[in-house]
Amino acid sequence: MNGEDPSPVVSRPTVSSVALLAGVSRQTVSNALNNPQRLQPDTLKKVLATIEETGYVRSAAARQMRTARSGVLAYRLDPVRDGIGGAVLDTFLHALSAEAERRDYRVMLYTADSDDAELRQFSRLAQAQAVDAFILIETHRDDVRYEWLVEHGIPFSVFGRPWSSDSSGHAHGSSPQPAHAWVDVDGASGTAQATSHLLELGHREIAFLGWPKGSETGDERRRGWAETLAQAGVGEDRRDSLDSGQRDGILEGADAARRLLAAGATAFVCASDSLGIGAFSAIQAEGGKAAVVGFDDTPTAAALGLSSIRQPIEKAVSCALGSVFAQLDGASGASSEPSLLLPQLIVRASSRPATGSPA
Amino acid sequence: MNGEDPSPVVSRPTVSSVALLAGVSRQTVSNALNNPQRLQPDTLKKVLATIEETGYVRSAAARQMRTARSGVLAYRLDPVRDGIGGAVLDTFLHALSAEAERRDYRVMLYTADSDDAELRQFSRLAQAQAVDAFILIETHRDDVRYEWLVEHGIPFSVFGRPWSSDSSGHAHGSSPQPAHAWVDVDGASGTAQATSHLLELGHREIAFLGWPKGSETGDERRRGWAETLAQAGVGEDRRDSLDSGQRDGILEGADAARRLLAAGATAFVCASDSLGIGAFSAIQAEGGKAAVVGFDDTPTAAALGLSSIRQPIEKAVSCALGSVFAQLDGASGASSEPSLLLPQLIVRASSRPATGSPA
DNA sequence: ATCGCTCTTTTGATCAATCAAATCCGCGAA
DNA sequence: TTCGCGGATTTGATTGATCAAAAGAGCGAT
Repeated sequence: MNGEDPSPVVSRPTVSSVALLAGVSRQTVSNALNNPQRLQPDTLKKVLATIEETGYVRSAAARQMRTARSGVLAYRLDPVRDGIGGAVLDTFLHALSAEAERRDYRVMLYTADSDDAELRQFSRLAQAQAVDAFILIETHRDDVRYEWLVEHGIPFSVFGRPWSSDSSGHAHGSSPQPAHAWVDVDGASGTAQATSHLLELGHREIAFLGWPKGSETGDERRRGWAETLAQAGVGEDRRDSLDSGQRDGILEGADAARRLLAAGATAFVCASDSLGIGAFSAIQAEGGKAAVVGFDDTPTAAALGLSSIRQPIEKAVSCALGSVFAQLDGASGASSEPSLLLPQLIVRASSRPATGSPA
Repeated sequence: MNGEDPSPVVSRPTVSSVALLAGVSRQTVSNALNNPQRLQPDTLKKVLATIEETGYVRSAAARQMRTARSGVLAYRLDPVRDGIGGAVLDTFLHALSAEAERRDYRVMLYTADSDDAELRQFSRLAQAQAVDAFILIETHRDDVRYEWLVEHGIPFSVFGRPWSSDSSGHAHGSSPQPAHAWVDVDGASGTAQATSHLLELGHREIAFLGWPKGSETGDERRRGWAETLAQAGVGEDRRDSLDSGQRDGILEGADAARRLLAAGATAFVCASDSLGIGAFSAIQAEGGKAAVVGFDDTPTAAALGLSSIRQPIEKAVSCALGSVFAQLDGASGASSEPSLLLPQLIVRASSRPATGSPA
């Protein structure tokens, strides 16, 4: 175990040192990695063998310097939020990192506590060519970030709709503001699926545990429920009495569920798994058999047997990256097709007849 | 708004272009940023002004190439775990990112689903000089990662104890295996603080809601509770009947709490906030006034008024980075003092006499 | 036998910064 | 007046990989 020779400061292998060993020129080594089809099979094999043997890995810096590509995407990491609610973003980040790796890219984090600070980060990171593109989330009204990035010609993609303050508003004289690239999940479709599912199970008194009105995401989820119920002939008055908007949280969900159960609700569509878990446990505690569907399909929901609506995070990530890479590869403009993905209802015990199923 | 001239492919400013503008040499520009004290105040001011004006930012790649430093730390991002439990790691990651930025460093993510895959990542990232050091978490018995990194001379620091399989075991003939750098939080101290606090409030029947035996972290937290109770004169039999070990989770915590309340418990020390929140809500539901202390001080606990034990994450991050930077700055060996940090009990409504406080 | 064509491989130059060593400059001492 | 000295500034060289263009090799057609 000690014969090789410990470590006489063996300098890292380089294209040149590998080339020397393989008896070819440096460019041939470079080609073996970047344009293998240019080499004769024999040569390629020989070079690759030498690379393997020396454990050579291209220097990120040198490569980056010549190609003006860092192979890095930037993502803003926000401070921790309420436990379960943040799980979706955790999932997103993990999927982003994994998918980026698959494409030989990496994700680098940055933080910022204000839009202004974030713009400064944009400029630092992009100017230093430390990152090639940004992945944005947590969109809000009048987001200044898109405009800045577009103006500076920095590729980016957004998870979340632009929620633009004005889609037809004061034309600025400038170009018709081409929509930037974004991906989002159609929350209304999710709650609509859940509501239909509960209707099919025979429920009529389907309540909605949502968040206080005013949040885009929350209101959209409420809309899916409301519209579906309306189509099923449930009037607005009835709906209003089945509509609860409280802070997100397990205990909040349990409280609201108890209240609505007393008011006659037999099923619940929820804006989050936190609320869903709360409702589910309240129902179980009372020995009732009302049905519940949560939102986001967190691991906890899966573990408890709570039906939930799964956002296609992997697909969202893949869309976002697709758009970013299209921008990087020069196909400017045409590539950025916004896409609204459909979530999927995962049915579990919490919304299945407890006793034998009706075939 | 349109007079300047749109963008005639203004190439990014470089040291040379800035130097030209400022009427100095490129090295002087470089010095202005890296060794300002070498320049005459006037020159410095002039150069900095030009830098400001041109918006010049050093190219990360070129810098990295010459200095053999990337200014990047690597951190493994794991798949999402159960909601609230993961909050500590979220906090850790955010703190890590923020603290790294403060020191002009960045955090880059990678993924790996096995130790083997992780070693491959180590070698890729380090060989390419894409990262300068690794920050490890989630230690486990017989972790092969430390050894690999030490052997390859790659700086790293660990959040979590080495939990070495043998601290006195078979000496390998090689050097006395100098402990690597690590930081961790003393979980036993946390539960001990909680238990003492509850004893002071007059409780005697203090139960422990922990995880199944076998996890290092969990067992350690149990130990703090058990030892403190033992010192207070609570016998082993009594303790055993107050010791509950179930899966982590809010509902699990509620169930266990109900069971132990029935058995006479008047207070709860918990291994996590999930368990704590569950217990707290079960107590409230029954109108009781048993006291509860959670663990990890998650935002949810704070919102609910649950007393909890806060891990000094910021300090842990700062220790870990301190160690890593010491390694990077050549001070090899002496720098890596392992440190065991003390958590802090945060007292909230859940463990305070409901009625008027005594003094 | 030579030219021209394609396919493979090699050489020269470059990316943007920093290190190392060489100049420059002013000033007091010989 | 000249030399020496120390601090400020500049020049030369280098880092590792890649692009662009040149050189070499093989082969059929003139």
